[in-house]
Amino acid sequence: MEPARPTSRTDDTSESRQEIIRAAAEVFMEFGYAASTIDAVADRLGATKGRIYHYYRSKAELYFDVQIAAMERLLAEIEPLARAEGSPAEKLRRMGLRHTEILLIDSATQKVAVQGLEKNLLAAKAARHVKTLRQIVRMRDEYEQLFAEVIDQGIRAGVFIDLPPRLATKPFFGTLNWVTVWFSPRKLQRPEDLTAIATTLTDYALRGILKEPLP
Amino acid sequence: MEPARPTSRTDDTSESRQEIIRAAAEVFMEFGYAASTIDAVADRLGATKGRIYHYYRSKAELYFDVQIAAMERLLAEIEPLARAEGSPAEKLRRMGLRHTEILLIDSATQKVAVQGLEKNLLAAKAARHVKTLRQIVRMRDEYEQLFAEVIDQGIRAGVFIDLPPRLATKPFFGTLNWVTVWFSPRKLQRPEDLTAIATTLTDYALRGILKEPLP
DNA sequence: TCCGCGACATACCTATCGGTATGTCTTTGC
DNA sequence: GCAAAGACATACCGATAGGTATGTCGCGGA
Repeated sequence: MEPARPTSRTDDTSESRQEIIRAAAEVFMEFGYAASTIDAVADRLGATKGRIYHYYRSKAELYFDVQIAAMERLLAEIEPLARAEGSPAEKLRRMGLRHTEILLIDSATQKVAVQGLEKNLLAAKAARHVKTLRQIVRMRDEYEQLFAEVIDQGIRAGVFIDLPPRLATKPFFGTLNWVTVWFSPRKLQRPEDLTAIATTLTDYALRGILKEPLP
Repeated sequence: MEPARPTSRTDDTSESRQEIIRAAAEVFMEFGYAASTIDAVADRLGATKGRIYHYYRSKAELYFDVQIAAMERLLAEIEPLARAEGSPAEKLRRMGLRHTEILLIDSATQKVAVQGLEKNLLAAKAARHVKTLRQIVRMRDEYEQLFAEVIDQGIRAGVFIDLPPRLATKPFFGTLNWVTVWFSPRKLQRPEDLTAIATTLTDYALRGILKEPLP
């Protein structure tokens, strides 16, 4: 009768929704938000519009759900690492490494989230989605904060370069996130290959932020 | 009668075209390719479609011209620096610094070019624009090559980290290019502020690529 | 067994937007 | 000074795609 669970999605993993999110992520990644059609997402599912509009009320809502799914995974995986024991440099390394691995493994969903495509477009015409938009921004901010805090610890300890933490996160994330731009998932990349790329990038980012090089 | 100068644009600076390119860059940057309308570009010019279609035969052609304009500026400014005298580290620093400054100064046009938005979209439906697309890819490649060569010199000299040059350019550009994602041109940024940001990012990228830190 | 609802498919409506055809005014060459 | 072309504006067409209204089928409960 009505779309199930309008905006709530906490622990709602109705399986069918997950499939839709995954298909939508691939299409959004390939064409961008505006150029992606609901029909294209449905095609990829071997279904029709009806299935999607049964769960989502609009294209924008679907797009937001992809973003939220991506951020939830990042937060769930990185937060424990941020709260773990270890020196700032060690912690930051583990966080950056895992962060990059997730970008590579989950590349469709993450590419959409990381590059924040069409943010402005949506901000323009979606006065109705302000609330969801705020939620996403808050999640992004919270995520960046995890890194900013560890970086702050490193700066205080005198082992990181002297910059405002929030500014220091920019080139750090830039080194890592740029992978979503140049990396294209080839025919069966082995997990080791992905880890190798992630390691190279993380080491690079760490050298940029450390005062003295790694031993 | 017919659109002036279909695809040639060498030294064609008909002033009106330049205005169109600038307006188009702003709109494309704000909304992405697919979500941008020709009418929106015309509005920003205080004109109508007619003016744009007098110079361009399609939206895609206009989009490509923005990309080409951006790459031409980068190539024109960076190539002399790449051919100049100096140690690899010094040269790479000057190149990265100027590169980032251009991204910040010319942010609308460069953001469109750097993020390569909708590349896949165009590749999909634009079998007719293959030639122009190849030209843009070639320019990008040529540009990356300028950096790859200097990096290669540094690697051979033993002062840069040991990586394939083409791979080493990735995190280097990532650090710098990511600025197009997080930087938003506020109300009158002073040139010094932009240079300060560019310097911070370039230093970061250089620490990542150097074996030993700067003296 | 039958009712009802969830989970879709089908058919359809409609606004938007790329592109075109044509008109108008201005400039330039002779 | 006048014809032709350049530089646009105006009016219009047609396809695409977001959204809706409605139908169908299967399953679980009373």
